[in-house]
Amino acid sequence: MKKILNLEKIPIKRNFFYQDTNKVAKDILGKLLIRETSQNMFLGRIVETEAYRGYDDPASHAFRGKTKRNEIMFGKPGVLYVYFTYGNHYCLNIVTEKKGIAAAVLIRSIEPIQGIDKMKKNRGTDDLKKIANGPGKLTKEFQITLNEIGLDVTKKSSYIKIYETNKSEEFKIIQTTRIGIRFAKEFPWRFYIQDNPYVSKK
DNA sequence: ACAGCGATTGACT
DNA sequence: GTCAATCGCTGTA
Repeated sequence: MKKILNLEKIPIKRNFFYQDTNKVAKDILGKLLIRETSQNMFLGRIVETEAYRGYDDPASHAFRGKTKRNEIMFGKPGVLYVYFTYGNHYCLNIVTEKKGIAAAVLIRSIEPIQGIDKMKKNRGTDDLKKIANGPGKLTKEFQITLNEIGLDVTKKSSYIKIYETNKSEEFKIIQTTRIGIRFAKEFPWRFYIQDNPYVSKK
């Protein structure tokens, strides 16, 4: 017996990603991340993010200027920036701010909503709370690798998209410091939904 | 060419 | 709480 899900999905406009990266990181909480192909459908609610800005943020990959890896951060807002780290994990970001300005929002945690059986398989666990409560976990669950770099989440034809929904419950947002960085540890550029059980860390 | 290390995770004490 | 895994990117030469 499966519960019928009837979330309203409202396409997001590119304008949203032109804004300041911290505003995008905050306002994207509660929105829906979806991967939809003929094979699979994964749907989750974004519950934890971090902002990274190349121009004033020593923790950003783009702080020292453009390189082959980070050049997509300088490009069009609303497209995916994915990087590989620690020899093991991929991390998913969405580019923000206008072209020429390097900035992106790291999606750290997702609350699984739909496609959960396959999500569990991808992650090798039945524990719902551990499926996507971390940046490396959610990319494994959503099967996101470097192949997804440059996908435009505002485009209809894209198989990874962001939707707004008016069915989201009310929530409070906590703003705090980012995780796992060496520089700019004191910048309060991490955001998460208060008391949400799918957030990676309090 | 090469040394150092990372926007992490999972296993272990 | 601690720590190893693992490899591509980056800065320096």
